[in-house]
Amino acid sequence: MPLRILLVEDEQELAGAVQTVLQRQGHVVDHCPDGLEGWMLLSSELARYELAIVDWMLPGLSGPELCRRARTTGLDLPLLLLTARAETADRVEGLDAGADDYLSKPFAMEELLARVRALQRRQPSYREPVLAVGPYRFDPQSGLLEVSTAGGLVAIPLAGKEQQLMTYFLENPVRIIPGSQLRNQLWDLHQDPVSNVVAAQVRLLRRKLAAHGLPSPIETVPSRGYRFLARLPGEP
Amino acid sequence: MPLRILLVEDEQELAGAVQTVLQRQGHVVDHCPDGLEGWMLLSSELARYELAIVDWMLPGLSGPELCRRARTTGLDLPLLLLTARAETADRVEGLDAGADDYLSKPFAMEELLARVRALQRRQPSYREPVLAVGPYRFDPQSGLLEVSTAGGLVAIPLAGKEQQLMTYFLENPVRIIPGSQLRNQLWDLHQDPVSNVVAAQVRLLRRKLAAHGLPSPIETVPSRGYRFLARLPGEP
DNA sequence: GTCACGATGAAAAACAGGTGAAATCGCCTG
DNA sequence: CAGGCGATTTCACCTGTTTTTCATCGTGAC
Repeated sequence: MPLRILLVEDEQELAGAVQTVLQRQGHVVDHCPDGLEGWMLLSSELARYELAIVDWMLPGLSGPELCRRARTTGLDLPLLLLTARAETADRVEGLDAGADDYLSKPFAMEELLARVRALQRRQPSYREPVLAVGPYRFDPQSGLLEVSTAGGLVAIPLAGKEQQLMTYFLENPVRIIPGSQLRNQLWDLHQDPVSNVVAAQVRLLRRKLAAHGLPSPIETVPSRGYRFLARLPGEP
Repeated sequence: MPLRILLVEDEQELAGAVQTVLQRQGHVVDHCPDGLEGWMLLSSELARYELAIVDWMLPGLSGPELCRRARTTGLDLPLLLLTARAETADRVEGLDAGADDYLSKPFAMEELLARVRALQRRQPSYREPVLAVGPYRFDPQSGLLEVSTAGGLVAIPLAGKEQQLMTYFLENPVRIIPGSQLRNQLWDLHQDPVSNVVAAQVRLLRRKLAAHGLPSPIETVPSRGYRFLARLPGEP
């Protein structure tokens, strides 16, 4: 449910408010005040953004222009344009440029959230309600991870970040996932580069499973990353 | 009895008056001055609106067009169109578009209220007179919550918001309800995002039950929301 | 053996939600 | 129209949980 969001908006105050509100919803938000910079972030695929919220008027590169570039490059993510009320007449241009929705300023934060949810739902890639790999089953609705063991079904409630992490693993099982990739996708940039958030969070997840008598399905591949393997209890 | 209402009207003055009058009746009203935005709000399902009052002539998207979209999307809620006297001739178009009723401006507020009441009554989803889950029984008519305990029947009068809250819980028992959802459904947008109205109101409800010697059926699921469970007095 | 990277446990920080008191609101009455 | 009253919201503070940081340790590669 939480999204990886890019916010391109040059009004500091508004941007801060928006970022805060979105983060409070559990989303991971990067903010940048410049159109060109925003475009760089989007196209670099440093993180796989799932939504971009872009102001109409921006230094560097205008919002509609940013949309157009995204579309011609084949980037497939919902785009939400922010326009000042006065620019309402131009909205057609924005939609032409490839925006999926627009919102005219000023707006109530709740309204922004409503749009975000609507776009999220509208996308064809609307996320499957339940993720399952081997004996592991995570239901984002209840936040419960269910593991079927020899002894029966164990249900473990996961906290926010634990859920995001587990979701990522379940979506990419077997594959070796570099720690840096986890950090880019699950945390915002502006991270202290020497932070070991990822390791710490992985540990919390492992420990929580262990506390329920389960072996860890997450293995560390030294210097390459992590790997999720649905191991049965009692294997090497 | 109170409704969740969306008002789409671009004349500031009229909109304000209507909003005030409706709120005075206990309804929860969101206002938005633009047709397209109104449509977004409706379709985003931020809140489950139970009535939309829509002006005929609007920037962004006309009233009838908004109705048509609502109908083709399968949204099932009463729609009340406001038309200037001159447009009266077109009323057929409005009804064709799926409006349930229309009202020509200028109108007396009393008349608006009458229409609202009428639409409310006419809807097939006209609310059940009594809500009951387990030992809890709420009668919206009298505003009394009746709880059957070992010691007999306890009747507790609930205040306005308490009633709405209890109704929502009784309509959605067991399920985990995010606090944000309660706020969107029971309060209007334009809320201070950091307000803790919901927590406060939940507390009042819990406390009122406690004052009558009842255990709280409302449990908090940390960081996910609230859950109504019809627990019997004397359980974990 | 040394280096780099990740693991680890404890502590700190950030955060969500609970709480009582006080302020505010809307309505009713005198 | 003032005062009172109950309902509702706000405020400041408190609590328990989640997340991050910090310092340190272990391990494999070279």
